Amino acid sequence: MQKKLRQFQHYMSRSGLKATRQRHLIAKAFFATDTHISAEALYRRVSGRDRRIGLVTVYRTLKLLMEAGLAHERQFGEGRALFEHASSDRHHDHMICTHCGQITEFENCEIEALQEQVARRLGFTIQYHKLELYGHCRDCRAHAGKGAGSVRPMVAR
Amino acid sequence: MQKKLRQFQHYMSRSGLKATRQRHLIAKAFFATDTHISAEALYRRVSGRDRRIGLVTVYRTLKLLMEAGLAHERQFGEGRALFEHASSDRHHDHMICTHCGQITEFENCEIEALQEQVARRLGFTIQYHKLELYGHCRDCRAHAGKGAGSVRPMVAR
DNA sequence: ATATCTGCAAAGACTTTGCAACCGC
DNA sequence: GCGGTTGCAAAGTCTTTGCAGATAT
Repeated sequence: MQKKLRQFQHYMSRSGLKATRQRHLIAKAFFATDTHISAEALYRRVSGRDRRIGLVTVYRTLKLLMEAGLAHERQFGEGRALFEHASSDRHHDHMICTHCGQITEFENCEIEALQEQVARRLGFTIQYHKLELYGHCRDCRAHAGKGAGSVRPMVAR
Repeated sequence: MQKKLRQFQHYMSRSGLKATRQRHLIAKAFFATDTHISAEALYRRVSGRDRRIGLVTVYRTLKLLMEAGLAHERQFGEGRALFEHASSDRHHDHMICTHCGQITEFENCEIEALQEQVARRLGFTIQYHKLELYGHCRDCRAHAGKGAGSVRPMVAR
């Protein structure tokens, strides 16, 4: 995380951008996250530390982090974007629990190979892909099935 | 398509809904589509036939079509929803051309099997999934590569 | 006849932009 | 001090909702 912060600082100085208090706090809060977070949720976190920071600046800093290659934006089809670290350069896909909202990352070479195969067969060249599995995670499996659907997500988003 | 229209009419009468001129026109225009269409684009089409129809009614009718099980909503991460026929009950995935916007459907059992395998390994139960391959379709492949990115999509969305 | 529909305008959710004050460098 | 930044408010995009007048059954 210190490393990421330093990378961000390098990116800023390299690009003639200023290392402001806000940017530092937002980036720090973002790197302290270990899951996917929305702009709003990140704003709430930094807001706890410094009430003077605006949501707009969070959006702008997240965009900066993306330009620096340190963050990625994900759309899980819920209307708002979630941001994740661009930690490993490895591509990965997601499993999203429809009950608690937990997001797990995974990767599978065989699936990727099959995707290439399908694409080739249809004359298509893949630039990137998106694979999302929605369902119940291990923890929610027990409680689900009976009366699921009426239960609310337990995570703050 | 006539069959789908009839199904929609059955759904409406069964549910005590009224078969209005607008609903008929919108459903007809929707079933006449053979690809994915946005509410806005569908609105433009019916607007051509009857200027008195409002965009709001298109949204409402699309929602009705979904309730009737005749349409599905898709989010390809571009901010707006695209709607497709719920033609075959078969699940399928999508290949989206980032150049011309063309969307091709495909299905692959091996990939689905591998998804199940990955999920099982992580204690996850899949309810549904989403697999999207983005890249260049056969037609755009030739023009892409050199100077791509500056080219605009050729399809109306 | 009357309960449902429509279309307009307005609201809502999320994100971006305009602008005057502000602050790193 | 200058030019990039911030935060507010306002605008923008896509979609939904409130409401009075219109319409299918």
